[in-house]
Amino acid sequence: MADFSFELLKRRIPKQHYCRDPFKIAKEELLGAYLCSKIDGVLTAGKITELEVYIGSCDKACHAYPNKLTKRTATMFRQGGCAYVFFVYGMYNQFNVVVGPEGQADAVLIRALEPVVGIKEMQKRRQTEVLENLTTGPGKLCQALGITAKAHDGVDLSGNLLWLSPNIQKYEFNAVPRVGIDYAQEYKDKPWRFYIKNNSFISRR
DNA sequence: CTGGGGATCGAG
DNA sequence: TCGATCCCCAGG
Repeated sequence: MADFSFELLKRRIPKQHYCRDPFKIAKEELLGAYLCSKIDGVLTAGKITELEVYIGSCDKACHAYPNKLTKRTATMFRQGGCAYVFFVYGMYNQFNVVVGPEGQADAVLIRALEPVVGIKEMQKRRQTEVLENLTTGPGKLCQALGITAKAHDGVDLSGNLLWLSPNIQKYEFNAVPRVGIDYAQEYKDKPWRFYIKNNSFISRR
């Protein structure tokens, strides 16, 4: 946070960076990067503190396993650098960053942010004042930034509607099992959830 | 802990 | 066509 500046949010993570190894992208590029939205002229942004990696070819927790192309999963097969947003549980949206080359259905689910810009607007959208409750969950952060499957699935993340600005330092992180995937058999305990150490903006307490 | 809420997709 | 299930959250 100390290094944050509004100038930074004008930058974009370069497109070619999204085609590297999904785990490298998640840990080195996406942790600490800034997720930004500008909706009806209102800028909101948060620093990514927690995320999970999903691999379409082998990972039983992934919507696209085993490389299953459906209407819903189609965006995951696109070239890295666009958003995969889906609607769940009748009322929530979840935001993922599509990674890897075209044809490879890998994605990084963003699970928590540290609110940075547009906090007033986030409080209004979330109907709460409490900072720690604005963006500490995949459904919450979509609500806070105004992200919906309808409006944002497939959106290019180097554009001006919904985008990612690069991190400006490396963060130490923990690696633990992912949330809510009890059905994924041998993949349910893989430590593919990563979160920044010593940051209080983390999902699930 | 409980239950809401709607899309998804595979079974029949 | 139907319905169990789903990468969740607010409230009690």
